[in-house]
Amino acid sequence: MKERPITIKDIARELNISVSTVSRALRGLPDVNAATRRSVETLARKLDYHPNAVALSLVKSKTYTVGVIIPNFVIHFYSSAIGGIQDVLSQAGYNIMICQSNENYDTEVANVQTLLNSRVDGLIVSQSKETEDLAHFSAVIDKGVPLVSFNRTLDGLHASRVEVDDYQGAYHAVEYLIRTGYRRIAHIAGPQNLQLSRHRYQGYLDALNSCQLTTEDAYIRYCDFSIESGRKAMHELLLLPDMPDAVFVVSDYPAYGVIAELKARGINIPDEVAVIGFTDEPFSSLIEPTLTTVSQPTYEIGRETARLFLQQLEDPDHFEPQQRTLKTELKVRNSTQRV
Amino acid sequence: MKERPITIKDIARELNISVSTVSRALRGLPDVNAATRRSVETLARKLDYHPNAVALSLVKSKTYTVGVIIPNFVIHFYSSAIGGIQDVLSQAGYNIMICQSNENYDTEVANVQTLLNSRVDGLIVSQSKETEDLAHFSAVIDKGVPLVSFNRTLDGLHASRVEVDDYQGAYHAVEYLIRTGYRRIAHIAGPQNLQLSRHRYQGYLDALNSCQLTTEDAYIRYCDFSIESGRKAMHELLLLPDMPDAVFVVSDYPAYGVIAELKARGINIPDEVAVIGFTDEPFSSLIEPTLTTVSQPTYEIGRETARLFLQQLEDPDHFEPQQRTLKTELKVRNSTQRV
DNA sequence: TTGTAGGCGTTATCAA
DNA sequence: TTGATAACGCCTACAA
Repeated sequence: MKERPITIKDIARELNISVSTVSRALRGLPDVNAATRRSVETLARKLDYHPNAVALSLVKSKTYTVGVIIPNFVIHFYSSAIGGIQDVLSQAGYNIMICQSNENYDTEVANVQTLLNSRVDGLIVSQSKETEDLAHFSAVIDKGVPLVSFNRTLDGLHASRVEVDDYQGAYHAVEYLIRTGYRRIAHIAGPQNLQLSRHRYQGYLDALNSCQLTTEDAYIRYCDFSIESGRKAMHELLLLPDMPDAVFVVSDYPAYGVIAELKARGINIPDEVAVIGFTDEPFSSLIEPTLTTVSQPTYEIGRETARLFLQQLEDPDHFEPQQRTLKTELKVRNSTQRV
Repeated sequence: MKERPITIKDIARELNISVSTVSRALRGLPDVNAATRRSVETLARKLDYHPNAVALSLVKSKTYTVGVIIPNFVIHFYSSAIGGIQDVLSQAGYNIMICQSNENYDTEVANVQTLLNSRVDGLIVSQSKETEDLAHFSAVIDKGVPLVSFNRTLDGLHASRVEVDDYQGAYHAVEYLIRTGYRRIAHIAGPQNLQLSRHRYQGYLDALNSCQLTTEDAYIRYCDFSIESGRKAMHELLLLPDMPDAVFVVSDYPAYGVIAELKARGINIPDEVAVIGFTDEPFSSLIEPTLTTVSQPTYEIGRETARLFLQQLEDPDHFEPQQRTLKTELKVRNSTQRV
């Protein structure tokens, strides 16, 4: 049933010439008789010959495949970024092999090994929320395999990275809240092992400080990016004697949970409590009230990541780790806009 | 910088034995001296040896990689299904290589070729909305390469497929509308080259007929699964002299557009117009009003697809195309629930 | 312009 | 129990 694909051997035999000639003809190298070339091309087309990429990879020690590790691709941020990665990479002739860590450290470590065994030409990664030890990534770099991280970037490693200005984004968001009249501003922060969480947290703190507003420990809660964890954090905040009048949430998903909790309790958004998220997931403009959020150029993040990656791949000799920081934009919507 | 990975040759040389012995020892074959085996294993671990999957693929004519082609992975349905596919496949030792057709026929054709060149062990696909000619897929089957389709399944091909009962799902949804008291029920249908669109359409028609309700051509509109196209279709329906009092939409995304349009016009949902979608995307329970919809087991669809695929892959001799039809479930929410 | 030989990393076959 | 040798499909010298 399953017939062996056509090889250059088949063509060579049929034409009574050597495989090297066929190889040369097919690759359009000079030094091959025009007539020979034509007959080879004709037969190749007729037999529907396609070069075996596996064999090619073996001789070239290059698979034209790049491994991508992300926490999860049901999150729009990641699927969109991957779209950008894929568009740039496929145009350059590369395929991608995607692994999900499912936010799990052990899975992530296993993913790295799997991809390395497949001899991918390099890795593009966004770490899991659990990951603290980066040894599995630095081992990759030590092997001389190109690696670039995006979004949840790898701090302290000798590798390129693409991120947004989390600090500025957070700062502006909170500053805007203050300007709009909110005073008791809480923060639902992300896992603190992630740089992005720390930066957004710091932006929040500095914005408050710059306006002489005190920061209260009780106003800081943590979540893990899930809707449910955001809802839980909001629930706790509502128990406070002096309830906040605004919440800056580390990401949109938990912000959805915040909105759900507030609505369930009949608390008006934004009159009683304002909410700001981060990322601008598509649903943020559909939810009720529409969510004010710090928008990230997700697709462009992917493209830029891929570009940095290609740059390193194609000129590994003068490689110097680069850091790209893309701009965010505050999208003001109804969750903060008092009417 | 980039050092060559360790090979069995390196191990053989260092130990002064032949590569075949090393190979055997590493694979745990019998007929190898216990002491030899131990020294090989020790050295392999010490050198951090990992077999080159590319070389293995070449000799085995098997890459342990399966190609997946989907329209788009920012749609939750697909990213979730892929999660299921990946979980089942990776447990069986397979990697996946994902391509997006971006709903474009030419891209889809190119994807097939790319994947075939990479010598994937098989294909799992969901066709683009544009695709009418299935020749590129039947060519795959003719080559003896396992192929299974899901969701947007390939009608008429000798291949396994996994779908939900679109007809029943639609029928029940519309029947429910009628039972609830709606009478002028419109349908925003999907591209008619897709079987799923036709089945949902037919379910709609039959449900109306079974209740002696007339079906009016003016009540049938088309969309392409985008939010915008749903909005546009609703806009047209509102122009009718006898506006519908309910709309059954082929999918959730265009249903979001329908809701947006109705809200923009100040038309009450569900009192003036009820809306039902299909799929149950996560947003559907967050949007306001929450969307009544025909829920699909997206993750399970992926798992089942992968299982069917593995079955064929592991026993290609007794392969018979199979068709799995999973159940849907009507999720009643506020977009149809008169209060 | 074309062919031969060797190699990429591994397995399989056969002989020792 | 181990070692040559050929093979997977292709490319790269080098030789003719």
